[in-house]
Amino acid sequence: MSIRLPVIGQPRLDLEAPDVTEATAAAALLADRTRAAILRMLGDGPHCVCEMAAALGERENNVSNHLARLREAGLVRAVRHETNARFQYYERDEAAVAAARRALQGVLR
Amino acid sequence: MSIRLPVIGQPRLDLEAPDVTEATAAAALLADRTRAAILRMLGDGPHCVCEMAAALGERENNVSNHLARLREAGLVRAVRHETNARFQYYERDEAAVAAARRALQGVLR
DNA sequence: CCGATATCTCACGTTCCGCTGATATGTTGG
DNA sequence: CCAACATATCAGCGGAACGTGAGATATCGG
Repeated sequence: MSIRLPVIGQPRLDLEAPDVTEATAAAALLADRTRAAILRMLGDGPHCVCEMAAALGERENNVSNHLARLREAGLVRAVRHETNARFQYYERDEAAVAAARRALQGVLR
Repeated sequence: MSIRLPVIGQPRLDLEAPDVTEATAAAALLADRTRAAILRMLGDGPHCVCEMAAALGERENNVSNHLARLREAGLVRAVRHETNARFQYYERDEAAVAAARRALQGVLR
């Protein structure tokens, strides 16, 4: 059960820092309860702001704020409802979500 | 290319909030550049604090601070070097890392 | 034993982030 | 047309997080 430690007495200096910019950007978006829940709920299909706000017990402007963050990151898109244009329905951009998932897996793999 | 929007004019009220506590906890740890790079570097094997600090261009007490966060979360373990006990070698807890990966995938899946 | 090394801990200051409240825009229904 | 609704935007506030500096502990080399 013991790990294999280097036998050298001196630390390695050839170790180079990995590029984790994409992963940290994705993680920062997922680090908030509201945004993470939004992304999870949108995984089952599109939802409007008031639906998700009610489910989360959050104010609608707050949810709208978080959706703006996700939209700027390219993870979600907004589409007006066809018959009732008051509702903004949000859907995930599955390609962007997959890229975020790969970036996170690149760190935890 | 158009999404399938609900035909109903009223939003669904039966939508329930998913549990994302594990995912947000994991994401909060990955949201920092230093911690994410540490987890990535430890994926290739154990390293001591000074190695990673040098690779990242960060101070050793700062790296030690982030390692303490990861240790409290159970993602890494500390082991003293056998022949040179000055060095604290850190290794990943692969079971905990896998759990964090699954929690994040549960949101982005 | 003593100085250098490696790591840890923590208080402090600055910065960042999320929530709130107010306001604005657009839409539907009556 | 007007009131209610759905959403968006933003300044401001309070709290959390990050890096720093100082100090402590422990170990190795000479």
